[in-house]
Amino acid sequence: MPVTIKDVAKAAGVSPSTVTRVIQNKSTISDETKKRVRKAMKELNYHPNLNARSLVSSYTQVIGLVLPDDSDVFYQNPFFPSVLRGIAQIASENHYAIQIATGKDEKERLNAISQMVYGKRVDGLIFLYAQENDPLVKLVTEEQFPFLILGKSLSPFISLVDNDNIQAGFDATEYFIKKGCSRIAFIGGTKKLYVTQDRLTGYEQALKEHKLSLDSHRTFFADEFLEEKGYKFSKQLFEYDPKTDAVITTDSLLAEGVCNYLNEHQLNVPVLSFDSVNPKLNLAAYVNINSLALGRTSFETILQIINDVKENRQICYRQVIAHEIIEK
Amino acid sequence: MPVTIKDVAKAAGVSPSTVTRVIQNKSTISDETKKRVRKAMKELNYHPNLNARSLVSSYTQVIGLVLPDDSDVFYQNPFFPSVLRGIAQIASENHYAIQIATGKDEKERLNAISQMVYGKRVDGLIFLYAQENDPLVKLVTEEQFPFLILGKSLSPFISLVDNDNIQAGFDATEYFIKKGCSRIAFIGGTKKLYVTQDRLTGYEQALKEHKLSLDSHRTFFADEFLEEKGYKFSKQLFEYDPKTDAVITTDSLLAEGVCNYLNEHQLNVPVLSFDSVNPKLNLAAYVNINSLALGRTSFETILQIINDVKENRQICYRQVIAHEIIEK
DNA sequence: CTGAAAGCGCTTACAG
DNA sequence: CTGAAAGCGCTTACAG
Repeated sequence: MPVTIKDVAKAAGVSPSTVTRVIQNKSTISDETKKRVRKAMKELNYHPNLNARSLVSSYTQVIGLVLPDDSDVFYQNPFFPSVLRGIAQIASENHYAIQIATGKDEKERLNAISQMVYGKRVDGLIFLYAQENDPLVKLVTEEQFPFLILGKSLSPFISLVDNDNIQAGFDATEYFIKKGCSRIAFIGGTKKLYVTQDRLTGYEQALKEHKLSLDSHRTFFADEFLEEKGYKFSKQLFEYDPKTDAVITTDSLLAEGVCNYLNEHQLNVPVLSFDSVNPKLNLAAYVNINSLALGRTSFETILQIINDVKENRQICYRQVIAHEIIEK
Repeated sequence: MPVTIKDVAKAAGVSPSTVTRVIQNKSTISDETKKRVRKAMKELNYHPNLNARSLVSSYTQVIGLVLPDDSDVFYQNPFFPSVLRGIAQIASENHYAIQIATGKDEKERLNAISQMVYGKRVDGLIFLYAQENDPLVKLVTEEQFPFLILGKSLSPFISLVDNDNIQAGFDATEYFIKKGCSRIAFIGGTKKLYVTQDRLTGYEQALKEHKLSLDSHRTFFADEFLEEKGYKFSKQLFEYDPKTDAVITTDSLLAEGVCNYLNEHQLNVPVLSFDSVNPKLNLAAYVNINSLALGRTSFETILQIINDVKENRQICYRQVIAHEIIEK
């Protein structure tokens, strides 16, 4: 039989409600009583039943993380573990637990978060991916359930934490322009993702601003098999223009494919890739998107949102996490 | 106000207990009543409060995942996301949710799992790392709480899911021996991990069996900065014996360091690495440890254990996941 | 400063 | 085949 609050109350010679107040460290309880109750809790190795607590107080101290599809490239790149670490750090500091929602398709994930939201298992949700008209996002919006997106969203009133990917794409491109490059290629992931679109936009803006011509033969987008595509696109690229003098990739896997091609063909063309951590390739530079900060800020922000909702404030947060270009 | 079981009962003209029975799909309820109740649930968009359910039924349909330290190399290599995917697949199939426990040190993680276990927030725990005399393992053992280790343990009565790493080390070494190599080096991660120890043991056994001498100058172990160490150790290795004719590494980061060294020095020595997925390096071969299966089997096994404990059976499971050597 | 009572939303015997 | 009652372990007003 597990120890309940009644056992503690009996042992300390007080009522259960007093024990609750001691746990909440209410100032109305005398120090002497607090001491006695705490001693009893320790001696009996008391731990509150969190389900009971959540049932009555209707908060859980749990945050849900919505992950993209199983199959997603997401898991393959260092972004995910890094963001997770950031999230876990702040969660731990605030004594929050983390629950995760995955599933092989949208239906499964919708089920998972329905359980969390309607089942009152979490206080808020962080979406680790962004998609327009996402039915999961629709659900939490309608329920006015606290959530935020780690990434971009077109809806103007959704809280989010993200890099300025347009600026980052601009900076990356300008980095090469300032080095004197003028035939700069852009090899990105799927255009379905805003990250890709935005970085491309930045790339285009930089070219324009520096009076360089846009050439659609220099841009490529891979939906899958990023490494192979990186290789294949490089081939196409250099067949089209052997004088290509710089390559920007949006993902470290793509960068690997590109670098492999360049190595094999002994081409000495600088590559710059977006990546979060641990850039291992022979790159000229990379864009540090600071995924640890993305994770940390996401968690800090969701805690604020939960508080806001509780106090009937409706604030939309838009947190921009700085990126930086690191030369190697 | 959220919809409760009473609302459903009222709408369907039955008692709350009947609604519960319909949810549990008990055969004692008439089809006609079931139909009526289900209709009411749907119309009212009823979702049970899982905290209330857990409070009385004392099961949660949640499994806890214990992750190693924040800073651990763990997150850097593809093993983690891959295992997680396997776990998430089976969890989803069984309508289980996943909660994770991390923390920057042992104390934080102990806190996290105490909350889960004592707070009755999970039905069982999967440890994603193994360490001897782990206080967390001690806690769950003492509490007779369902758990298993994904990895090795010396304690004979702990359930676990793992590769046969001794055999895998043996196979990797024999692979090179059969190719005619005789000066085979072993570059591993920290000796604190059983994986490293076991793979080393297999390496040594293979050498012995093939009458090749053991030479401690050919073995290296890195506690951190795996890639740099891989590079540094390669340097030492080839200074010691320029005729080294094969290298085995236990980790893809180490392998990268090694490959970098070999490339730079134009050495054409075959490298074999342990790795789970997506081996991108220019390796001669790699050992597929099948981390997806590790994840899937872990989850299936913890479900069995939970059932066993409920029915007062105490069974210790030892699941071996096959590895295979893949030539490139 | 503290206690007694009511209740959170379920499920589980018990009874019919 | 179904309902009324009791209870899971907490917390929250209310009262003093």
